[in-house]
Amino acid sequence: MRISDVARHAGVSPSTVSYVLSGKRSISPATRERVLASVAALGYQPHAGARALASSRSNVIALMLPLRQGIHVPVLMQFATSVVTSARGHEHDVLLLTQAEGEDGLRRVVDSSMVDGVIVMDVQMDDPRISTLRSLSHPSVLIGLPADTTGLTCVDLDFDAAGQACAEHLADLGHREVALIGQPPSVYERRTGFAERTLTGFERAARERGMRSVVLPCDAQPAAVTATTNRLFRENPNVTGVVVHNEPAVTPLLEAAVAAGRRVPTDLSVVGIGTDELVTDTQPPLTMVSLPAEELGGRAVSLLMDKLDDNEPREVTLLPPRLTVRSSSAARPS
Amino acid sequence: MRISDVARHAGVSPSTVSYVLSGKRSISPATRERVLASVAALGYQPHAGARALASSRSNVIALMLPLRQGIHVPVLMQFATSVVTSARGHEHDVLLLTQAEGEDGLRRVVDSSMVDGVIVMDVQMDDPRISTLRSLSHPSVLIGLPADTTGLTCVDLDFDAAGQACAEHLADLGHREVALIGQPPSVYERRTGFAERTLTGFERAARERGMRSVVLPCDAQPAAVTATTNRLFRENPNVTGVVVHNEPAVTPLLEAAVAAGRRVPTDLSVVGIGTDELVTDTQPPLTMVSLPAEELGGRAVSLLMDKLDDNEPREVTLLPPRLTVRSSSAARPS
DNA sequence: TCCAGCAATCGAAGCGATTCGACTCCCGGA
DNA sequence: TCCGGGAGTCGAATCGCTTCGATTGCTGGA
Repeated sequence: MRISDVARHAGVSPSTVSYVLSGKRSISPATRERVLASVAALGYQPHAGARALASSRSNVIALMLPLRQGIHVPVLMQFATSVVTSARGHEHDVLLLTQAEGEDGLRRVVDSSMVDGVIVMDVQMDDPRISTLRSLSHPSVLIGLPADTTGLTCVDLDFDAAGQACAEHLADLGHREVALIGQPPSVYERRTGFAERTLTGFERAARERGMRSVVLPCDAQPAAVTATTNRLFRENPNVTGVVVHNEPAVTPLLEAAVAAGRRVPTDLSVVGIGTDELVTDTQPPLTMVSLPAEELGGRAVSLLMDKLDDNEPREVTLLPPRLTVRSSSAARPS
Repeated sequence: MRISDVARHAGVSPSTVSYVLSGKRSISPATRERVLASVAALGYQPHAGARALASSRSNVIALMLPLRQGIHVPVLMQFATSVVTSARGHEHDVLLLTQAEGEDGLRRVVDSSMVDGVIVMDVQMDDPRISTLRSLSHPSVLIGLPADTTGLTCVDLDFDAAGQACAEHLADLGHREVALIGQPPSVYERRTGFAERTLTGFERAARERGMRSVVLPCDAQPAAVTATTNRLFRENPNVTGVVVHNEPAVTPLLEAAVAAGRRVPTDLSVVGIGTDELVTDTQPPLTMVSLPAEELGGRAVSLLMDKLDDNEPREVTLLPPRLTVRSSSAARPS
């Protein structure tokens, strides 16, 4: 089943079929209809390889997914499916790369013209892949924000502002001592952007609003969360507001608070940062900054498509955080 | 950077370079070395599209991932990464398709020769994609087991035997009334193979061993698990053994049991079915049948590669369940 | 000595699309 | 009437690789 079969069936030349399909030259309505009918009748699908060879466009993009510990998997999947769905909306498919493939993997798929561009996730402040991305012959978009964005295209939630918004919300409610329950220690150690920026924004806002603040990294296992929570209560008994930047920690933390005799929000205010799904799993419903994974994935794809169309978008796109007040935060107990 | 550049650099013809790279004809060691040195020196990567066009092999496989509710996402990711890693071990890349693409998506990527084969997950007993898979011009492998496997290649854990093993373990411990806490109701409603087969094996073994059994589907939210657990204790107070085939339910269930005054394993034995990671999140360590997601993904890829090499493997590969006894199960309280 | 047969290499013909001129009409203005 | 120019279509070149003979040069057995 080739393009020449379609052409014969429609009584035109192969190039005409090609132009009908690509719309790159004007075709008379009558011919267009006839060709499209033949395409449908024969169930013609252009050969992807031949197309890629002739047009030097594969209509595939690569998505490099992190597989490391400390990454909350459901959020990852939200990103991935959003990227795939958006890409399909732009006539592109998605090739899956793992972080383990690293820089060589990026270079391989790009240099072999297997993909038209690359989306990379889980960016560290000083990510080793960045110099590779800069030297690639095809465009790329980062979901996340490294320290130096020169010559890159990045999209992310403004985690600094998110940390700040959470702290200010607690300050507005009159809290004086607040804590950030963060990501697992390893995430900070490898200087992952979103974790570090949340922390920065949180601490800065706390300082500016005259609150004492403490930060506790926290592993994802319920037992670890319980231990961290109890330690917080023990070592910082006057903390009345907690920001949780760690999705799986929210529920165990709320339970540990109750177990420790602290009622939420009466005795303790809890503010989360994460996907909206969190809310449905939580009692009481969580005051939180939502992480718009779906929108971020879509934006990343759009930006990449812009670059494929030779539009050079701005280097950094930061989505402003939206904090939704629900029932887990309240005024400081007097 | 083309193959002819490499050829010139090495002082041979393009076809010789091709044969060096593919190993399909014998090449003298001296020439091979020289060519490989040129490839390395120039950083040559063959053009994927040209290669696919000429060889009618894309060296890409498609993986169709389910995105439905009721699927435990971390397990999904284990499958996905295992498939990607294994595929790379066979010189293949992985194109990501979502369930939403459905049969049209499968046909599109296959008919356009974008992929050499397909791996499909989350198979239902009577899956609409199956007839499409049978009619495809390229091979496919299912992770999961539909009702009719004629002409297909399937690999899965033997969930029937797993359900049976769990029931028998409880029977061996002297339990008389047992329960299965299962997947969300929607999973059974759409007749997903692994859920249904576990249930069948569990009930059959319970019957054969003279135990009374009850089955409760269960949603994944902690609150729903707690409610289900409490209902179980209320309506079936004599149940002393529980099989949990629902990963996120395990921890809330254990907590609910404690809250209801039942000590595990003294008063209540709990047996799980799921990935080994469960164990690390659990107190006490869980007696369980492990779901070898990694091995299943690897097997699926191997089977697909066999089919690409024109070896027709057996239709059904079921991995035997391995039940590991830990501290969550014990003899029935007397 | 001759030739069969193998190892090593080359040249050229595809693979199935895209795309760039070139060509043919046909229309409207001079 | 003639000509310029746009719309619509076609033919042929091209993309970069694989692969199928064909060729060459040896080696070893008859």
